[in-house]
Amino acid sequence: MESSDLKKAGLKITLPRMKILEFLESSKIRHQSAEEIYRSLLNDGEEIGLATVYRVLTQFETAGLVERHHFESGQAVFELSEKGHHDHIVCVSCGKVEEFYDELIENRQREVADEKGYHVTDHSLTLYGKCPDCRDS
Amino acid sequence: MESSDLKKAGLKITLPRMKILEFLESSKIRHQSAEEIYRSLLNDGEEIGLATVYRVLTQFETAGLVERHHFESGQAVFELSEKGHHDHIVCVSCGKVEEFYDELIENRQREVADEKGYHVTDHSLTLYGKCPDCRDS
DNA sequence: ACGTTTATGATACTGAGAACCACTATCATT
DNA sequence: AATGATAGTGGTTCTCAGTATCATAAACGT
Repeated sequence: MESSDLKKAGLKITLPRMKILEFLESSKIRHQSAEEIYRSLLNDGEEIGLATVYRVLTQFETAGLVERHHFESGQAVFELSEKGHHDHIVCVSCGKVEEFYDELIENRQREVADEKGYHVTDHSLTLYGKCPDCRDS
Repeated sequence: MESSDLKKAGLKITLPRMKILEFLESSKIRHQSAEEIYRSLLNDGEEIGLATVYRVLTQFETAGLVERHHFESGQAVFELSEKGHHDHIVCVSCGKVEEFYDELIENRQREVADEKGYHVTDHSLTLYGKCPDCRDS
């Protein structure tokens, strides 16, 4: 399952790449930083270098296996791009990340860019707010 | 003009703060990094420290005089918040930044968040693409 | 003008991420 | 299955944006 994903992406099958992919696929947390992924793998008893984690995640991103997001935390977080495109809503209290997709917003973005003569290659939309659980705090 | 802005923001009137505000108000480039602002002030013959530029920009941001944006370049850029809210479209080739405001998108964002039970405090929407001048390159 | 308080700026520090490089693993070929 | 060319690994160093420290200097109420 995993190894075929790697081959499709034109990447050689190596232990670190397998481990990282497996970890991302099995983790309940969808959005994690390179450091967090690294720590988790170490805790799982894997021998892996931080540099490798950064390198592999960048390769995965280039291959389209993974998406990198820059929320306001400063450090990038990565998520498996198994789902289609979506945007994010981040809780400013607890840091929870939810995903959403809105056809109307997507289309309007393209229109706005077209009006200005731009050819959009990418966009990032992130909403920040308090999630239901954090509304009182 | 400028000093009253500072007083309103609850900030003491100091030379560095004046210089930075004046620079931002007179610069034709609306979106600049702390380092760029620092360099420009040095070139203008001002004596100012990089630490002060960072410090003052953060104070300005807190006071609402300035907005900080994290585009994909890695370093933050600052802009005077004289205009109302708006989003950005960034050229991936030349780095040019344009602004836009779309009522439809704004409203829809609020609706999407409401549906999920979030109270939105902020959002960031940035489109990336090629501007008309860079379409061929 | 004076003295307290706050700001400045040179420098050291931090933390995320990339670069380097000697060593190791992968895999096509034999 | 052994080989060797190629690509990957991981420890470490480096870079770069931004922050903390602290001795000095400027701001402003009295």
